[in-house]
Amino acid sequence: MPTNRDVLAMLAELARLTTLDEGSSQSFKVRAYENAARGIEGMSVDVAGMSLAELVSVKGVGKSIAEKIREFVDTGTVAKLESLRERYPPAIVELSKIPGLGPKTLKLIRSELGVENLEDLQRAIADQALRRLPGLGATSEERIAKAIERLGMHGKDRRTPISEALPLARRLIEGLEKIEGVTSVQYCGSLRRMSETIGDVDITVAALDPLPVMDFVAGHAEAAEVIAHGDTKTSILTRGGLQVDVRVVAPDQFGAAILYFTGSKSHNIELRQRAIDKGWLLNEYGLIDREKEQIVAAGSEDDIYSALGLAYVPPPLREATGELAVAAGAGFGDLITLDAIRGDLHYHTTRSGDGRSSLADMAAAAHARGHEYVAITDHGEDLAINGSSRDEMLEHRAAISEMQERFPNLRLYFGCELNIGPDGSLDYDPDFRRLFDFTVASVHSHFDLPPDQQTARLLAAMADPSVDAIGHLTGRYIGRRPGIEIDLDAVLEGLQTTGVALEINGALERLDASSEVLRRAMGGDVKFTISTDSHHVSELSRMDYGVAHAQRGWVGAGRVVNTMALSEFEGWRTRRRAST
DNA sequence: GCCGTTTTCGGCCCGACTGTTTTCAGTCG
Repeated sequence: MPTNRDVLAMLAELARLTTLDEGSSQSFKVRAYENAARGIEGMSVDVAGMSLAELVSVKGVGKSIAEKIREFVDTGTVAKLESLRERYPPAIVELSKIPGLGPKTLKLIRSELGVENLEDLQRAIADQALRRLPGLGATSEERIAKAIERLGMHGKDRRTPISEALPLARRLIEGLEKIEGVTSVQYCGSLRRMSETIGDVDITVAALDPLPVMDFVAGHAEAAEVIAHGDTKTSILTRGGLQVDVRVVAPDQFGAAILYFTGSKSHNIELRQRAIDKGWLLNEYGLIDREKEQIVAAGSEDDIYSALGLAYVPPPLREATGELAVAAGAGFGDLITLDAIRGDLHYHTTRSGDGRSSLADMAAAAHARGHEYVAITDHGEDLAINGSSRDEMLEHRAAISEMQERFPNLRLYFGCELNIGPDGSLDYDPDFRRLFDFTVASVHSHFDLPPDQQTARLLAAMADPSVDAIGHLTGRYIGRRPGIEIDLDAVLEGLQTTGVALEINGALERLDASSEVLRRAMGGDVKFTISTDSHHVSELSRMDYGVAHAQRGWVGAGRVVNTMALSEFEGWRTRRRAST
């Protein structure tokens, strides 16, 4: 039976293909699919078990979508979706992901130039055919050419953003865990190491009988093609063109298997070398003493590291960049972990145009997660559409302090996500900005300014006494938009001297600042926040990703502001503001 | 395709930006 996640994936694909069909993401049909998904997103009951009448009562779900959901549950497919897939094959969907190439232009080049895939498009660009089409010109043609180049869409080195790969892996795992006889499931590879982009998805399953697992994978709705279907390994290609390998091992070898399949390759080589030094052999079946013909460790990764005289190495660190030396010595005692997090400092409500859960729901969600404090940082007035006027913000402040009474154990801060203008200017005026308990300032536009101007606008923003943190540093969307170019040294120095914290944004599309930047920043004395940038109650789990990503940047808990106890945090903020 | 009615049709968030134009179309958020 499909899970809610499966239904959401189906609706998302309907929305995506309908966008191409209707020529606009603002088509009312597309928005209806998205609204329906939104309605289902927050539900805790399984929609698969709901009747037509019950489905229609879900907000955003009408007769037509309810019928599609029933069709999906009963038959495993939706006729409407199938016909869309025929007209918009994966190669066309791929093209639609190129920035600057919207559905209208895609339709045009398809009908006028016969472009059906990336190769056709590149040929058309080489022939300068795009610039001859109505509404396009040389600039547009060059922009699209550059976008293709930046996406690295050439040939087989195509990588999938983690924001696509991880939800897919989780959907598969939900199903795998339900198979009888399966004791553990873990996604491995670069996905588990929290790489920004993923080549293929590796999933390791512990089960005594591999057969039902193999059959489940080969017959999965996500499988567009079965590449391999063996006794213990099955590989499929999804409709999105992503390869998924699922391997089954015996439960008592699970630790060795996930260690091996998680990699990285060079981390494994170093581990194996240590095993050899001790006269042992390390492979995917275990750590083995060959002479005595004994298994030293195999069941858990912890056991294997421990037998090798090493502290457990969290997966995001396994890149052979010095982690084994630390694991053999002092260990990773200060490394940030999820249980050290006490609050969330970038958090939206429906006060923001793009927020999808109410203040009450967002506060309840933070409380349920065990947070001690949360900064409600809805968008400032400068962000078109999504921002709030002064009056709206003042009303919001009153609403927050009223809400505070309902949550005695959760401190709610009146905050703001300020918008950094092209010249570093911020929303409202200095007096008004002082009203906020906590602010995060972020870049949302003008991504193409030269690096010195980008650096200058960031430095100007952090020099403002009302700014407490810089949000999603570069504004990148992994795999879609590269983000602004900056002079990193200058920015890190600015953060250090002003004491403004650098946000680690846990949204999988962002994971901004990058782990390279974080590691550089750890070299100095920069403070961090790890935030979810939640716009919906379902997004609080981004904290898990934010922390894992921070680990990849070797971020220490002592440097993360939202590990502080409430009073300590308030002291930090007061001192910081006084010093600017 | 959904919703809510002055209840079975008309409205649905819409402004900034860019590149193409001559008053606008397409993309993005």
